[in-house]
Amino acid sequence: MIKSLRGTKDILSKEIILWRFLEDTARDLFNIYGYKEIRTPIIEEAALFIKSVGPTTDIGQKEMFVFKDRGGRDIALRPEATAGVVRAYIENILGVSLGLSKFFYIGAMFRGERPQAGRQRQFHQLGVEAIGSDSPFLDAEVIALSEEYLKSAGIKDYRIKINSLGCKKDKPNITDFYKKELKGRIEELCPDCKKRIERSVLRIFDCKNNRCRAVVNSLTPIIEVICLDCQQHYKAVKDSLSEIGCNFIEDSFLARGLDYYTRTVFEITSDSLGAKDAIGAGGRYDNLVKDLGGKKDTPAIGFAFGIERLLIATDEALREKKTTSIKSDVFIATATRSSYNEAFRFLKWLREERFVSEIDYDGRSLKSQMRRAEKLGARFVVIFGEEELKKGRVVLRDMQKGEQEEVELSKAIEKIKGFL
RNA sequence: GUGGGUGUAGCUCAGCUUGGCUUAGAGCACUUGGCUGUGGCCCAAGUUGUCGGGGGUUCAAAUCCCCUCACCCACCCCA
Repeated sequence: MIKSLRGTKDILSKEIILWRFLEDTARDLFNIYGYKEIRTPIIEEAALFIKSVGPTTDIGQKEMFVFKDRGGRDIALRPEATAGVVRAYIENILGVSLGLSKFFYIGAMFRGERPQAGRQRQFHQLGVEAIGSDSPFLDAEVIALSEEYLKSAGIKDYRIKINSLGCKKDKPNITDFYKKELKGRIEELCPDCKKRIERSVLRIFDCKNNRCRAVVNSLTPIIEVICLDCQQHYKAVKDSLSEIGCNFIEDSFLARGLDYYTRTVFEITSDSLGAKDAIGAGGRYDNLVKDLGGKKDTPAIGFAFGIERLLIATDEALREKKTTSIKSDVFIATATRSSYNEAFRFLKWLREERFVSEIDYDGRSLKSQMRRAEKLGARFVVIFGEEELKKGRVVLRDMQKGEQEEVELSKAIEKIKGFL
């Protein structure tokens, strides 16, 4: 038997209701904030992601699904959305027609990781990208929007952590600074972190090892290492966030994993996911547009939420409410095979009147048809019986009240309308 | 990629330690009937399994051994 690939999942109709709720909530809210939906291809040239995400990151190195097309080009399934959106922005010269361009997207991403709770190979993200301004107010808007979304989506117990990673010039200084600091205390670090000093110092900041954490907490905060401009920018972001009442926490050692991030970065965690897992994250990427071939400096910022992770974090009550399937209005039961033609014609009328209606196709006993009607949650059952049909009538049963009456077939729909 | 756990009916699981009392079970679900044309409760009967897959040990394996696959959890990494 062929089964779904490792790390992929069927999303069944029961869960779809909750999915659509999260998606619709995003569409509505993002529209209000002026973000327009964009849909970019799932496949792109692999080089796009290697350039954007960084050739030394795990994503760039081993987690991407890459294959060769017939022309021998390296094609990748997108591991994240920002690179594609930026590519589309450049390629369609959207900066010229729109100026500051605000996009949102919802879609599937792919990473060849080993699956576990809240982590799949095909997973889904929804997020926004605002391209074309370095204003700290835009940072504040984007962060506030992410909080607003969490509220609208009924996510509780979230934490928004923010920090600044400095600009392009600051980045080498930061790594040099911490490399030097940590080399001096290398013996206090766990074996993994010892290796990380050369490979990716900043990763040490989110090591879970207690001793490593103690070392990290005693280090100079990143914001004290970055340039004055960036410090002021960061302060302006915080001031603006406080002004609009956004609940954020400063995390001096928050460092994101993707290479393109500059200046403001943030991460949203939820207690319902356990200690580490983030449900969403984002930040500035002031150099990415140019690095991907844009003509001029185009600062930008965005965020993304993992839909599967949002799902885990959704409130229990909400989840129950949103996973009950849509109920039928009317179920048609036939007492005899001979009444099927009449019944089908009636079913079609019902549906033309936009009633959610069903019928039994397999000639089961009336009892089992009634059971099915019950299971579908039908408010009414219209029973086509031989005797009644001779008089041009049917039995209309109100399942809620447990009462029924004989009515003329032609009047049955009017009757039902009166109740629904 | 590394470590741990689990795989028995559609679902949740018992049985596995101490191989044969299981011709593989229970509950739920499903179908049918009790109500010869009527749901939700109740009662009864019935259907459903390559005991994840392959190999081995044995007179005999769901039960023991080896390999493999899948899922889950943690690490790694990330949304």
